[in-house]
Amino acid sequence: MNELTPRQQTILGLVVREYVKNACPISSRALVEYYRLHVSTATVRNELSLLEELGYLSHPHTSAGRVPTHKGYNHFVERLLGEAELPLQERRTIAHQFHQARPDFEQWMPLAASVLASTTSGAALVTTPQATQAHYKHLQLISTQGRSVLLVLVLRGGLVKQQMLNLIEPLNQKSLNEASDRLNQLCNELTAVEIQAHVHELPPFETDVVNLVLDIMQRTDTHTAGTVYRDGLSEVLQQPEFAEVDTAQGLMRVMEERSFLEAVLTDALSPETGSVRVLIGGEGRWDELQACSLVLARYGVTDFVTGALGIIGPTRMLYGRAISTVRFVAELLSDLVYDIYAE
Amino acid sequence: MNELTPRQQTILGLVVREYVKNACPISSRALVEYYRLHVSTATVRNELSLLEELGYLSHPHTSAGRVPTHKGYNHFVERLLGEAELPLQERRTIAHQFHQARPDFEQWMPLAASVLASTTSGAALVTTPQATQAHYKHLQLISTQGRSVLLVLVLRGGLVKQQMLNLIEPLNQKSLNEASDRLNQLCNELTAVEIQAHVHELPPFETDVVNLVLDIMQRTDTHTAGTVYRDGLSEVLQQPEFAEVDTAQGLMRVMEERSFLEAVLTDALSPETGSVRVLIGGEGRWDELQACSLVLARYGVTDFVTGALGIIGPTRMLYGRAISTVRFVAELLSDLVYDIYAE
DNA sequence: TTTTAGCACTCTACTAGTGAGAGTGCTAAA
DNA sequence: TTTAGCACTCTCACTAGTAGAGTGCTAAAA
Repeated sequence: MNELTPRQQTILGLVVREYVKNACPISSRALVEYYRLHVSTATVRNELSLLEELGYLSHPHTSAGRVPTHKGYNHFVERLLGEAELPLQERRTIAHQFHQARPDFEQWMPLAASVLASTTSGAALVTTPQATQAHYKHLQLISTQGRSVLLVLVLRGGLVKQQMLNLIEPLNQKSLNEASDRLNQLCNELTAVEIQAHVHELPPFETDVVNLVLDIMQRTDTHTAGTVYRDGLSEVLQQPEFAEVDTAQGLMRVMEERSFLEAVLTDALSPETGSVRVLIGGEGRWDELQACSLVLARYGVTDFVTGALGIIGPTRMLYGRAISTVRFVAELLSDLVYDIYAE
Repeated sequence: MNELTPRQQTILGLVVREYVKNACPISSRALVEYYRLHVSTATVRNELSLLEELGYLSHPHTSAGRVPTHKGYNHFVERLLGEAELPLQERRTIAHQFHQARPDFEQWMPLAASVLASTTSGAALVTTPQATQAHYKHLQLISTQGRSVLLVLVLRGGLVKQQMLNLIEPLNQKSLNEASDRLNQLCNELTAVEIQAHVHELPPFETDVVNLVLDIMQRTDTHTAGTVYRDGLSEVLQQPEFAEVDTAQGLMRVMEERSFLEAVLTDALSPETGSVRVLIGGEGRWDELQACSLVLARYGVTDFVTGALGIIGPTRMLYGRAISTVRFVAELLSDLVYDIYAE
């Protein structure tokens, strides 16, 4: 695989930037005129056809200008795009919004989605942070009526899970409190596996409860994404590439089909927080995403509680801005997670 | 306003049904041929142009067949559509799915959305049930680290709210438990207003906590919709009327913009549960919904805990099926709410 | 060897025109 | 009140023709 000459790099970069701006194929003349290259259109044409041969550009038809291919975008993102940060002013505004909000995730999640969507004009996705390994923190059994009991389980990291259970015979709140207290003493800060070891020590009723608790904890361990917050879908669908409904399909599936999103997230994102991952045109693995790019990051505290966030838009996307925004919001949320959950 | 003759009613009904089926304008000949009306096409034409004059039908252009107007759909839904129920077989399947699921709302909500979407081929919306008036049920303060405390508040109806708070000086879990216990005794089953009356009796720390609790409860009282579960958006966008992206805008806004959905819900739905409301073409109040119809219902226990659910699709919608599905699912959820929350 | 000017060639997008077909609206008779 | 008949209108699909944009190639210049 030959390296591109500096001039080819420049031209490829210009084609990508120009195409991202205007959504229409770029001619050799446009490049020379707008960017004052000190060569003729013919020279540029030669370079363009070379770049096309190498697979970085393509041609909608014989007499049209050039359009970047997925490979072209990829090269652009990996090699030509500097590591710019979001302007200070915007970072301040965003941070301010987060500090204004009440300090809890039900406020932060939709805010993060809305910030991502409006800053990048993409569709935003944010998943709630999930404990990588659930640790028991506190249990409360609350009698609601007759034999119905509400079980509220708090996990380390402040994640609250609830579930109804029906008793065979009624118990009053006092006995429920006692049972809760005993279990809280026994299980404090333990993981599901560690609790398992203690189960045999317990009287029947508490065994039942603990089994339910273990069930919930195991479900939490295996379940990657919690609630998914979305924003900006309607704006992004206005982009010209989604005028054809078929093209919008992939976008819609990621945004709507939970299982599809999870597949993409687990496949694309490493468990470490911090780095931003760019996925262009589905990378050959997801045909539905041909026309889309995703910019994703994991946030939170690695190996402890993490969530994912990112945006999705047309491949013709302002990658620089998208990447810096996603990185910034991920870092911001990581800090917030850390402040609240660290031990 | 004159009544329509029985024959006009029949013809209007046929036009609606036929148009819903095929999405293309209906000619006089088609009506006579497919439905064996014992009159000539000319007679049908006369009736059609009369129905058009009265505003029930319209004409895309001179030499095209007829298409129902919003008024036409409205008349159809209110006068011509029988009160059919969903077939027993389908009702069974749906009920079965609900009874299979774990008995809690985090399972039921997405299930309801998915059932609504797949049965009606519309886009489904389901909001979590919200207590009309929040009643205190149980409080738990859980120390997480240093001066950070997680407050978990359970309301009547099993709604769990959580919030972080920072203490001025650290307290250990034991003191937190004692405070929780005292407050639980004092506030059990009370509303925000009733609790307010007791605030002066409390020591400073507990006053702070109670104020936070009151804050949460009041927020719950005023906040109409909780989480909104969605499903089927991508399928419904495949319908021919949404090929034009502009047309899809209204649909997208209802599905995505929380505030817009809430506006529509509060405006269209009375607080009573049970009845199904059909909203065709935005009823002149929402221009964005020109091309859409909504079928909505409130579920739960009136004046106690209620949520809303419904579907949205093109005006060209199988109203009979949509209405019976929405009604059935609303009743099903109401029963489930009742079983769990009733006192 | 690289760059450039010049020009033929290709393809799209737009416009106009045409004819078939669908469906109506009207009129006058049943 | 219903119907047959027919003129009229409008869409849709097809064909042609044209202007313009942009390339690809060739041969000369640097």
